[in-house]
Amino acid sequence: MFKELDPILHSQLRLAVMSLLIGVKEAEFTYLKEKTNATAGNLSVQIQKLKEAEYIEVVKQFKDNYPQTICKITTKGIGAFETYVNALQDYLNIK
Amino acid sequence: MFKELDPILHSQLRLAVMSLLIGVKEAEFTYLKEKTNATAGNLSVQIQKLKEAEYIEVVKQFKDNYPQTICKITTKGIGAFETYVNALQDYLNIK
DNA sequence: GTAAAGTAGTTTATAAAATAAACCAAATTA
DNA sequence: TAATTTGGTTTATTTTATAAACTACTTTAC
Repeated sequence: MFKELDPILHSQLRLAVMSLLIGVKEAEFTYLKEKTNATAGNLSVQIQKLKEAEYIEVVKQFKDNYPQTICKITTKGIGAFETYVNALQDYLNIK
Repeated sequence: MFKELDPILHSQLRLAVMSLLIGVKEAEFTYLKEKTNATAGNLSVQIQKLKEAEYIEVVKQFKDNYPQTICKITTKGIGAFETYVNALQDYLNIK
């Protein structure tokens, strides 16, 4: 009846980040921060968790003298997201 | 863009309980435990939280000599569930 | 009738997660 | 050159989720 909900994705901020990345395929830390209204600290932690899970790739570089963190969803991440959305259907009574 | 996800509902077990209660309108503790595969302890705690939030009503009585806990969703609970489901759409990219 | 096992939970303790606050390093602006 | 801003990270605190232990019976088996 109720499938397990991937705990990595069942988090408001991480889910929002994944949702954004699915759309754009690549995004800056600052962009994600703005779109999600998260604090930088929280976002930093959650991005690391998504990276550890290999749901996203993170590249750190410099742009116009400032550090820049770029995030990109992985194939694994896309799959996990789809599985999560699917599992959720059971909970939402979307028949 | 991303609405707040009600933290009371954004929990796997509490969401499952609410999902079940929306369907049947009234259910025993043991039924919920069986359907959700939760441990009794976990379920007990989560039911109390739903009750404190006034998303469900809980009646304790005896049936065939044994204690029986009956849960019933409230109007407030139904509203909260619908709001939650709605908010989630943004995160799931269901266009 | 009493010991063992089962029912239906609750309470307490522990682990994991989310969040906020503090901090760091460098760049910019005044 | 001091203050402020950018773009973060790290650490500490609070909140959640979960598991383990416990309570209060009832039923079954001897």
